[in-house]
Amino acid sequence: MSLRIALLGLLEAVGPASGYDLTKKFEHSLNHVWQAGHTQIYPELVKMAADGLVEASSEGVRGRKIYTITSEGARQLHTWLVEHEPVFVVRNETALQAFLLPLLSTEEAIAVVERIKAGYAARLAVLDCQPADLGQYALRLGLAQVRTGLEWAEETLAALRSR
Amino acid sequence: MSLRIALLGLLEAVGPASGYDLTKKFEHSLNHVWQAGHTQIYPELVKMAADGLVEASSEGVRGRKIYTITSEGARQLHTWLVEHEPVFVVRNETALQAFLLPLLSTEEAIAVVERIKAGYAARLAVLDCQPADLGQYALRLGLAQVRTGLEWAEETLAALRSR
DNA sequence: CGGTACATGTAAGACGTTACATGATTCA
DNA sequence: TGAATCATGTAACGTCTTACATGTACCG
Repeated sequence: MSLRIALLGLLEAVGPASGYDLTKKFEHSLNHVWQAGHTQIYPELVKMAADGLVEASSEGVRGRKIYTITSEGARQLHTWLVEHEPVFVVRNETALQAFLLPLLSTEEAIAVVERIKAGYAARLAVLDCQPADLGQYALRLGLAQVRTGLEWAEETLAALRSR
Repeated sequence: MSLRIALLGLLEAVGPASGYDLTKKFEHSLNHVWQAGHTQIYPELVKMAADGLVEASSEGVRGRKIYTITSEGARQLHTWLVEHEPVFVVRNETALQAFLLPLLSTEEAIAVVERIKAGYAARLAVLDCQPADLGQYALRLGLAQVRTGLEWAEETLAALRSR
């Protein structure tokens, strides 16, 4: 469902696009929100066309297919955006590592948290030089979450070191 | 992989347990880190036993089966905890909603962010009365992330209202 | 004796990843 | 002409959800 919404949202926001274009959008502007590769996107667009949510133009240069959102697609997107209830399904490998830190020695735990900290820092660097055109609100949320992770790593290192 | 790690970690931390016990742990102490229901946990334990990571005792009362982590299981758990590289795969429906907020009218966007804010507040209430025995570090991280989400909602509401 | 919690499972389908496969265009 | 990028797809496999299915023990 969410993949559909993301694709509809991009088509609504940036206008008609190919599967290839949409894949690039996922890599660059949507990557801190949702992830999908072309092997998931191409078949989904075909199904969405079958369901009347998008329309495919005839093939252009290099077999390029341009998809356009339909009014039914726009309607379903709007309904989802306005009515979707927030669900908190968390599946976070880093948090799992953090959960199990007490099973490690202090030295091992410090090394692990150092690595996590470096990961958050790298992530922050990526988000910091991200254009804030569409998705400005989500980018702020993403930045805040990553900074929180970085702070957690610093506090946890301090706690482990004073043990 | 991560489901295995979570199960091995619980068995290592709390000692031998049944699939039912582990399912309850997922519901109560691991729910802000990883999620899995009994329909995923029972078959996974069978596979893990086949792979020599856990051992099942003969059946107890009410068909209860107690699993114990093996030394090979403990070894693989330790290796993962120490060597796992952080990956940032984000698939966050709330962030997707936030990403697409600009497609809504100000009134609609405010209503959506109010709902998200209430969701974060409810989540915070759940985490706040969570025992911090095992998983103390992850709980701190979870709490910090939820508070950050709540702050983001408040700032975003302020920005939308002054528009 | 009836409801709740205990306790385990299977199966279908949706969703996501990785590997494989193909061909066109552009630019150095 | 060779490499990079554009552009699309399939198939196998793994993970996760939902629905179905069954039976035991305890407590009021």
